[in-house]
Amino acid sequence: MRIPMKVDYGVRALVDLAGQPDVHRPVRTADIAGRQGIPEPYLDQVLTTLNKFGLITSRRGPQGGHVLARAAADITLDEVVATLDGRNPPLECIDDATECALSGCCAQRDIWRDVEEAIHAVLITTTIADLAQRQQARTATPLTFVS
Amino acid sequence: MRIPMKVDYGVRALVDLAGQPDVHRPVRTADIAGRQGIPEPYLDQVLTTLNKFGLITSRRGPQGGHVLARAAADITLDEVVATLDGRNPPLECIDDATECALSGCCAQRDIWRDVEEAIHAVLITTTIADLAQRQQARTATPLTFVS
DNA sequence: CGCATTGTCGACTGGTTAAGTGGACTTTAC
DNA sequence: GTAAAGTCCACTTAACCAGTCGACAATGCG
Repeated sequence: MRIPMKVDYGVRALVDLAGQPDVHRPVRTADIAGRQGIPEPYLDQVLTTLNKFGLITSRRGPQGGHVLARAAADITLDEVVATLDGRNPPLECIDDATECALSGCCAQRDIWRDVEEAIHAVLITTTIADLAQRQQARTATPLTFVS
Repeated sequence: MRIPMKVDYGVRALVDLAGQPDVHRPVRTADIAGRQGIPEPYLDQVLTTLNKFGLITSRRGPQGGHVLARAAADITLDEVVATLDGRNPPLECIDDATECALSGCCAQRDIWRDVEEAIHAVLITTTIADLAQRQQARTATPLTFVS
């Protein structure tokens, strides 16, 4: 029932990329890590897998870095989770009905599946662009209303 | 994004108790473990915490065992999850806003909270009695339609 | 009272996740 | 062509989870 750090970091990084003024200029790992407060070597690994699965494209060498491979509006959170969390069902028996068969096709399998679908529903309707937009709206008007 | 085994085992055990013909007769750990296909020593720990938090009452000695402490219809899945999963939020920053404050109150916190609430909504509307009822309805008509 | 039965508690093991470290490889700039 | 800037990749460490085992405590029965 816990969201892996990988996923949180990956989403944060993608939102960071989407929020860049020039979307085509590569952003370095260290910059993202600094802005988002993520341990850099770990973010390194996360970005590598995001690159491997085609969510971002990375270039090495000077002026290298990472850019979004697609439009931010085309990247759903669900896809990010599936990429980084390795498409695990919340419980083995949900996809693999062999275990449950013994105890008479248990009733709670339905419930866990409901939970899974509820999560899915939230994640599939949210894109990186949505988050980036919210983020900007929030940082644009910081404390103006308070004082 | 995974449901801990503890939780699944705990729910299974509670449903098992709710499905007993005489609800007041204690059921031994070994019996539940055998019926539900749960490693007995581990189920032991789970039942101990369920007892400690008042979801079941346990009696030792001969003719000892476990019984539901309340009516099955009063025990929501949400409560079971909270008890066994130690009331962890899916991500630290959701309850603890100190971390996120630096990166400008990140937008994805809302999303993770939405996910949490979606899960909550499913779990709070389901009781052990619901599951036990489904279970009985399912085992009552086992393979009659097949042959 | 003594003993068998059964729950309770703590230490221990193996696997997975979150990180940190160091080095290889690639591209750009000079 | 060489050096520096950057990603990529393999190995190690610490913490946590799932599961096991053995000692202890309470209860009931003869």
